[in-house]
Amino acid sequence: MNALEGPDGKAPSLRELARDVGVSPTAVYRHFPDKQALDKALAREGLKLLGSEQSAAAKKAGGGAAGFAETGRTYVRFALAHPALFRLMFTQGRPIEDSDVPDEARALLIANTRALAGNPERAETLALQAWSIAHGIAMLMLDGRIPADDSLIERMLDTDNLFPDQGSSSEESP
Amino acid sequence: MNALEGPDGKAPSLRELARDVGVSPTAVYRHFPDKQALDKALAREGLKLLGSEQSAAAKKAGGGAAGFAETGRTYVRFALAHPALFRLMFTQGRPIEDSDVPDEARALLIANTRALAGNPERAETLALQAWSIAHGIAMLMLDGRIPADDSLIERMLDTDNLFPDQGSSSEESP
DNA sequence: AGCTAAAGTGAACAACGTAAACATAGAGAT
DNA sequence: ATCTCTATGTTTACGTTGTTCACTTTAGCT
Repeated sequence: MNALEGPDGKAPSLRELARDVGVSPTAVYRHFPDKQALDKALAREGLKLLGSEQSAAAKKAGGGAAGFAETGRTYVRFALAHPALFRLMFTQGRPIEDSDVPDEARALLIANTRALAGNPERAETLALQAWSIAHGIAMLMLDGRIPADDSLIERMLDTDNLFPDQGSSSEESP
Repeated sequence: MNALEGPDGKAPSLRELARDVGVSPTAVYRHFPDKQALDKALAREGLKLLGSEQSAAAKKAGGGAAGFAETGRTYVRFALAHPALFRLMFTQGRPIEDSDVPDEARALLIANTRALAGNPERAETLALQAWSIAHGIAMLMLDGRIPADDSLIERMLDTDNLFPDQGSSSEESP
């Protein structure tokens, strides 16, 4: 994991990863057919970690719209905390097959948007929009286009602000 | 430009670019200090092109909220049309300095959000949110996480849907 | 023509992903 | 205890990449 940490956000080389583990570069090929497969495996770990962090955050925020907003903020914070890993998770040549991904994150997203939007088609659009905003913020911050400021994350991912018609803070106190 | 086109979305190597121009790899170093500088120059070209396409699209749509929505769709379509170039434009090690960028796109974005939101602070947040959505959609589609479907772009970047409080379609027929 | 500055060249280096041939260690069966 | 098979490792080597260095070529000016 060493080569994947650090704030540099640079993609780790196969040889560097092998060095970290204390093994020759070609030994990797006993376990993975090629570098892309290695990356895929690492990406899967990352997705699992992100998913668990997100559901923990949602739970802590008490679920509902507030919890939904927290999953978004957690997404962005995760990207900033693990730049290289985050890039690896999404910048793969071809997407990870659905079956490969224990996608806690996606399930959470769908459940949340179903709850927020009445109409199921609207819910799907809402899900993709929510994902896109979080992903866009994450990417723009990683690439230095937008200040990687925690308060900015807060402000941009404010559900009351973003989806004012979907009724959010009102459901906590019925 | 040859190595930057094509649907593969792969980053072009310095040597490949040199080959395309019909020159030895080291000749490049007479014009750019290193590969990053070359990339930066190409990125600048890309940003200029994107900006002009966006303002053309906004004009054709008749300006206003409809024009704003079009700039977003144009952003995403540009990314899909020039995957490698688009990645180059944003995935640079360090961001392009503001002074370097003749940022027609950014100016357009700010003007548009100023017009949509009354409050200037709200306008800035709105601008960043709009950019993030468009960028997120573009990235997720480029990475195959979301179907690169034109009608989906349309649906996700529908301002009436996205920012219902900011009053959009009503200003066309006063 | 001759000088100078700009632009291009080829050879070489370290690092990368990967392939091929060979080595070793441990488990199970005899 | 030995033999054998399989899993895992190593060394060496190839082609590609970004980059440096020492040269050569080209173009423009006087």
